[in-house]
Amino acid sequence: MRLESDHRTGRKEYRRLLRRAKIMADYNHRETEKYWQQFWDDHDTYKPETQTDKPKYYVLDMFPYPSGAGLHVGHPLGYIASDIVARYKRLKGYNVLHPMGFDSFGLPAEQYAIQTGQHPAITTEQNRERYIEQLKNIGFSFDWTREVRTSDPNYYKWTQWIFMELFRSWYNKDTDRAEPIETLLDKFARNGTTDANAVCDEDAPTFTAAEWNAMSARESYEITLKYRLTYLADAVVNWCPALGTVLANDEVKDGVSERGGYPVEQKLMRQWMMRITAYADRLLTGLDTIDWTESLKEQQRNWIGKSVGASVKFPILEKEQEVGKGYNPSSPSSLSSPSSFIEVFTTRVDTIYGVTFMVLAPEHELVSQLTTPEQREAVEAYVSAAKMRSERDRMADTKAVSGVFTGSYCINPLNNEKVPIYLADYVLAGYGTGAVMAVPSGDQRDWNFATHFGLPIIPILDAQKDIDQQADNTKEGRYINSGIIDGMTYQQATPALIDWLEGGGLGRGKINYRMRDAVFSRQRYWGEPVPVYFKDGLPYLIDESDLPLELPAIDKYLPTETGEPPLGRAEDWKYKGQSDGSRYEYELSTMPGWAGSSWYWYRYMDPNNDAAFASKDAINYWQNVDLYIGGTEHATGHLLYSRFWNKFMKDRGYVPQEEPFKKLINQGMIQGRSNFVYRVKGTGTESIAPVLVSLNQINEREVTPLHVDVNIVENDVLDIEAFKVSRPDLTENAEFIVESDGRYVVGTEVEKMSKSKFNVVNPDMIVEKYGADVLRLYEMFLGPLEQAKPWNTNGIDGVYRFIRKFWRLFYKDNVDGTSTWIVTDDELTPAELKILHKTIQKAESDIEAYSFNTSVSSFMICVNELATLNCHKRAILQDLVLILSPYAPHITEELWAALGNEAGSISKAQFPTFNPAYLVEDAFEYPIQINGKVRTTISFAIDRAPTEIEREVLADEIVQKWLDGKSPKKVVVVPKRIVNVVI
RNA sequence: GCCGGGAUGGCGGAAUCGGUAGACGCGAUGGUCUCAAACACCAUUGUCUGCAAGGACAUGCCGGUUCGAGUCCGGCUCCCGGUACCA
Repeated sequence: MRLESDHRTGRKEYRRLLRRAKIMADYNHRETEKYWQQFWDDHDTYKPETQTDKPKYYVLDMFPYPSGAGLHVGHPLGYIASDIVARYKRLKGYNVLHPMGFDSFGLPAEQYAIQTGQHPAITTEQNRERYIEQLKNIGFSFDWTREVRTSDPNYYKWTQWIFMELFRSWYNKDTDRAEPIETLLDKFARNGTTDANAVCDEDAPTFTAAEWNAMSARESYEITLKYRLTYLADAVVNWCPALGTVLANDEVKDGVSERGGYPVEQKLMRQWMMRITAYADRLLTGLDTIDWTESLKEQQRNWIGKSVGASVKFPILEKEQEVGKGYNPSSPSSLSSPSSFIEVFTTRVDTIYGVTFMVLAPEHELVSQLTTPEQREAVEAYVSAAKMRSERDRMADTKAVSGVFTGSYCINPLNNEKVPIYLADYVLAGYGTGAVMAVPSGDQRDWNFATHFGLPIIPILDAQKDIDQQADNTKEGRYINSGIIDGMTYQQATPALIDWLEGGGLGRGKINYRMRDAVFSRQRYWGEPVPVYFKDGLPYLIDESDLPLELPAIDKYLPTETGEPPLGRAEDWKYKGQSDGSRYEYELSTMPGWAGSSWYWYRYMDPNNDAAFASKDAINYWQNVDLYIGGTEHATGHLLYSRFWNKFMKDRGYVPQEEPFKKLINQGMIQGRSNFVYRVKGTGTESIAPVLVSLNQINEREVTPLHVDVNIVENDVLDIEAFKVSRPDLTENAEFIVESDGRYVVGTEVEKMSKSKFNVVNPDMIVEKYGADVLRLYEMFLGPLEQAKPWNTNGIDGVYRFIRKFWRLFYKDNVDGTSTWIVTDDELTPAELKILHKTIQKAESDIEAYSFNTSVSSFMICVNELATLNCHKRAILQDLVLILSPYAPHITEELWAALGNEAGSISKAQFPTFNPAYLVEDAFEYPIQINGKVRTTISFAIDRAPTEIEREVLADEIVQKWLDGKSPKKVVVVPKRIVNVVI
C-alpha cells in the first residue's frame, strides 16, 4: 500500500491509514503460521526417516478422549512440552517418532447416544475432526500419517487379538512368565498338577495325570479356564435396579444414581477378569528399572501393596462342641472341608495371642452358615445395609463403629480360646480372605470395635503403653500372655509361630497383595466386543480369521428388558459354528476403556499393518517409548495396565522390552478460573430489574455470585456490552454498579474446567488473537510442567510482546508502513557471545530437565539484552532462531528462511554448540553476611585465597561498623558463594 | 479414611548442591511520544519504619538442626490428584 500525505486527505485519515499499514507491516502470525502448517503438511516434514543411521527417539503423549466440548487449554500443556522435546531431539540428530491418535471408546459418547439416539461412532468422528483441526492449529510436529483410533475396527481387531492371546496363556511360576496354554496341558497329561506351578483360581482342583487323561473334554476344558490369564469370575458392580443397568463409580453420587437419583446397590455379577496379580511382583521390581518420578512409583507400589505375613486357619466351633472336651484343633477332621474353618491373612501373626474376636466382611461366603437363628434378623439387616454402601464409603468411614455378632465362635488354634465371630463392613471381601483376626491391643480399628462392643483387650507385648486409652502397634519389647512365644522378641516370634502353624497344617507364611485381578467386562455398548461365544455354558474364542468382531447396530443404547447389556439388543448377532452350521451366543459385555490404551504405542510403530499389530521390524527398531508425557491421574490405572500387557507380550515373544515407557513426566492439571458477577439479593426477579455490583463495591450488600463467561473478561474486568449481548436473561434492564474508574471488576475462583461453569478457555481463540507460538510459549511460561495450575490469560501479553520484540531484532518498521531487514554480518563482540552462549547453555540444560518455564524466561532475557546492545548480527540471531525453534516453530521457520536457509529446513538443522569459553568470569561479587544477614557485597578475583578474602572482609568499613570493636567468633568463607562473619 | 503431591509479593512463578529470597512476566503507579488513544520506550513497585543513610519483618502454621534454612528434620493446617466401571 502506498501512502501519501495528500492535501485532500485529512491528517486524521492519514494517520488512520498509517496505523493500519503499520499493523500490516508488523509480524503477521495468522498468515505466517497458516503458511508453515500447510507447508509441513504438504512436505510430510515430521515423518520419521526410514533409511537412517540416526539413533531413534520415541516421544509419546497420552492420547486424548475426543469429548464433545472440544480441546481446551489444558490438553495442549503436555503436548507442547513433548513437541518441544521432539523438535529439540531432531535438532540433536535423532530420528524422532512423535505420533498422535484418539482413545475413542468411552462412556460420554454412549451417554450422549442414550440421550439423542445418535450412534456414538458419528459423534466420536465429529469430535475427532474438531480435535485434529485444533491440534493442527497449534503447530505440533505430529506425524499424522500414523494416527490411531481405538474404536476403529482395524485397530480393535488387535485389541481383541491380545485378549485372545491372554485367554490362550497361563502363568508359569517356575519360569516366571506367561506361556501358551499348551505347555500347561502337556504338564497335566504327563504329571497332573504336581509340577504345574501356576497362578490359578483358588478353587482349582489337584489331580494326577491319569485322572486328567480320563476326564471328558468338557471337564478338562473347564479346568483350564481356571488357569487362563483372562477368565470369568464374580465381581462386585454398582447395580441400579431402577435403571436396569450397571453404573460407573462416576455415575454414582452419594449412593444414588447421578441420572435419576435412584438407589444403587453392590451386586455380584459374572465378569471377565485379567490375572494381573500374576504379574504383581514383576510390576513391583520393574519400577526400579524405569525413570519415573519417585512419587508415581510409590503410588504404584502402594497400589500393588505387597505385604509379607501369614495365613492362619481358625477352626469353627460346632454348636455341640465344647472347648477342652476332647477337642483337638489340629486333628484332620476339624479342617477337612472349607466350611469348617475361617482363614485369615495377617501381617502380624505375632499378635495372635491377643485375638479376642474375629471379623468377617458382610459378603463372606460363610456368613449364612455361621449365623445363629437368634442373630439371623440382625445379621440380615446388617448385610443388606452394607450392600448399599460403596467400598470407598466403607473404607473412608472410620469414625462410626458398626458391626453385628453372628452368634458363632471359632477357636484360636494357638491357645484353644473361644473367639466370637462378628461382621463389620470395614472388612472388605476383596482383600485377603475377607476375614480379619482382631487384636484390639495392637490395632486401632480393632480397639475401637472392641471398646464399642465391650470385648476384651489383651496386652501381648511388655512395651505396649496405655492400651486402655488406645491401641499400640509396637513391635518392641517381649511377648506376654503369649504361650509358645512368651519372652521372645518380634524377630524371634514370627518364624516360631509360622513353623508351629505349618507343622499343624493350620497356616503358613504367605505374601499377600492388595492389588486384585482387574475386572475386564463392561455392560456397555461403546467398547470393543469380547471375541468369545458360549457353547453349553462355556466360553470359547471365535476363530482368529473372524477378527475383528465388529460392534453390531442396535436400536437403543440401553440394557434389554431382561437386564442384559446393550449388545443383547442386536438382532441375529450370533456366532456361526464351524462345520455343523449351528449358531452360538456371543459374549454381550464389551471391554473397558483401558483395553485399547494398554498397547497403542506399538500400533503407532506400524499403524496400517493387516497381518500383525505391528511388524517385527518396526518393533525392533522403535523398541519402546523414550519419553511419555501425561497426567498423574493415570498413575494406577492406565500406567499399570499398560505395563501388565507389555510384560505379557514380552513373555509371549511379541515385543522385546519388559517396560513400555522408559521415562515418564506428569503434566499438572490445568484448572479453570471462573469469573463471577454479583447480583444484589432480591433483584433480578420478575418485577425488580437486576442490580449487578462490581467486586469492590459490594461492601455490606447481600449478593448472589453468578458465573460469567471468562472469555468476555480481561484482567478481571468485565466487558459489560459483550455481557449484555451474551446473557440477556441476566442483564435485561440491569443496573451496573461499577468502580470509580467506570470498570466492572469480577470475582474469581479456581474450579474444574467445565462448560457449566463458563470457564472453558479454548485454544483456538488464543491462537487467533495471539498466534500458536505465543500460546505455546505462554503455556510453558505459566509454571513448572508438573505443577497443577489454574488457567489465567493475565500474563499472555508479556509473551506476545516478547515475540514482537524478537521480530524487531530482524526487521525495523518504517514510517511509511513497510519494514526493513536490518540483519548485518558485523563481527561479534564478547558481550554478545556471552549473552548467546549463556542462553544456549540454559536452553539445553532446561530442556533436558523438562524445565520449560525457565527457558522461556531466559529467551526473554536474551532478547532484552540483545535489543539493549542493538545487536542485529546474523551469527548471533541465526543460533537464537535455532534454540527458540522448538518452542516457537512458526516464527523461527519464517526467520530461518529469511536468513537465507532452505525453506522448511530448520528441523533438519543442528542445535548450536555451547562454548563455555565465552562465559569465563575473572571476579566474583561476594555477599558479605554478618550473623547470616547480608550487609554488603565485595568483589574478589576468582582465584583469591580464602584467608586473604577473610582479611580484606574484616578490614571493610561496613564490616568494621558491625563488629563495633569486637573480634569475630568465626568467619566462614565459601569460595565463589558467600562470606559469613559471626559475631 | 488410605496413598501421592502442593502452599513463596496484588497475580503466574524463580532460587538446579543448605549460601544475596522475589529472576522473568503480568498488573499497578509516574513519565516520554500522541489532538487523543493504541503501540513502543523509560522509571518505580514484598510489607512496615525513617528526611536520608539505614533498620526491622518476611517463603501456610508451630518447633528443631546449622555460621547460614524457601531448601534438611519433627509436629500441624488448608488445597489438589487417585482410591479399582470417568478417561
